[in-house]
Amino acid sequence: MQTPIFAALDNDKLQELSLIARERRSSANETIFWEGDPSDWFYVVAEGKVKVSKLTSNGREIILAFFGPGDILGEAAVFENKPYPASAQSVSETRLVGIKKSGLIEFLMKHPDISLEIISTLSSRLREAQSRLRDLAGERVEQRLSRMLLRLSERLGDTLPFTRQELSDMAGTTTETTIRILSQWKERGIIQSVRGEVTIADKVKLKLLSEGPPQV
Amino acid sequence: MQTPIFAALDNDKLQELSLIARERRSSANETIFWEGDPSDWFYVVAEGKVKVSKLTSNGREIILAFFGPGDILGEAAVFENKPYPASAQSVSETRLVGIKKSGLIEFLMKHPDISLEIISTLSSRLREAQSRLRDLAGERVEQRLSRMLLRLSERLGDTLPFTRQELSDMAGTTTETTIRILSQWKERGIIQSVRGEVTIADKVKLKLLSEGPPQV
DNA sequence: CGCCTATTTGAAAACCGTCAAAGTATGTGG
DNA sequence: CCACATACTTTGACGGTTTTCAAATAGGCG
Repeated sequence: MQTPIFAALDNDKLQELSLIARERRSSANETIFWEGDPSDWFYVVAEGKVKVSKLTSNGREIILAFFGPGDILGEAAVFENKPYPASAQSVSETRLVGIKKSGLIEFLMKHPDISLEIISTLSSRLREAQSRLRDLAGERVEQRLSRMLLRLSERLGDTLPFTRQELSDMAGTTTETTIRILSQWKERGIIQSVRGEVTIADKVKLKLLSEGPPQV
Repeated sequence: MQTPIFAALDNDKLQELSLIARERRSSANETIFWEGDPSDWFYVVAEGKVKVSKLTSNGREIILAFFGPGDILGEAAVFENKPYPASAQSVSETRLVGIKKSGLIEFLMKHPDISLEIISTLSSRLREAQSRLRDLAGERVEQRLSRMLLRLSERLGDTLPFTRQELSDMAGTTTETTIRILSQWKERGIIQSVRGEVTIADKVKLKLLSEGPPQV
């Protein structure tokens, strides 16, 4: 989801932004904010990788998204005067640009093109969330996993840097189930994998799987 | 989700909008657009009730949302140059205001306050979608159903005009399972129900259920 | 009254989560 | 450089929740 929201900014605008922005750094596995925290800041990822997640009632983690450079973070909270709806943690060494809520709104009133960029990003995320909703509500684990991998590969290429644990948390299943399915796929030559990494070897077969059980 | 996006409009703006807008009417159970249709129009619901849904690979319907007067429709498509990501059907007699994609963007460039309204609406929907994702990925059917009912009651009051079928499609389960759980709740005095309608009778107990299994 | 849709109940089976235990990379400190 | 700790991966067995299939009942509308 490389969405360089502020790519369109010329130097004047950057200058203007710098007045209301502040840099924040965080090392690997540090929490940027918790679900429920008051939400004064809106962030743009400058460098690194951030995981956004929620917890279930019995303590399992559900990963909503991974964000990288150019992605925005904390928008839902800032535009609604509500606490952050999810937690964010840096996965690797990360550099963020933080913008105060109030300043951001003023800035956007003056720069409608940036607003449109944000609308576009939010639309895209909403679309993705809805697609995942459909999957979680109606598909089997095997299909959910295959769709997940395919969706991830659109953005990240065929080699996906995630552990089974993370894949499970994204697909809404358990590590054991994920391992069982991936093992099967490895035998069938659909994927390859090393520790902490899965590589899609046969995208065609994976697509077939994602479309449902062998109807017939 | 009564979000009167265009409530802030004064007469001048309304006049301006009327140049790029067109009214569209549709009677009950008519399709407004299908998932995958090219998306030239953005809609605001003026009157009636609209159901937005997606189909699973084995033909089950997943209801993403019901929209009423003031709600916007088709935004994800219009701001992204992609086909509609879900289908929309009128549930009752409905009146819509349709706005052409191109015209809308121009309009928003001139009225940044409306853009902010839209951002706020999208944020709120994204928040809801993510919360549902969490539920679907990590909670039992009983908890999903109770959360669903509670969420719906925030917007619609304690009497919810939905069939078991629709509730199932929203909670991502089957009609039979929903019936079994609701029957249980009825016995326990948590809800009442008549054909096509469920009334929450004991919100406190329902909230307890939504928070997970009786820990301990 | 008759038809269509919504609701209900039962029984069997499938899918997947849970628990337990062991094997295997990776990195750290001695 | 080795030993150890840690995190990731793997496998097996069991059980529970939920789906599936089948059939019956009940409510509402023409």
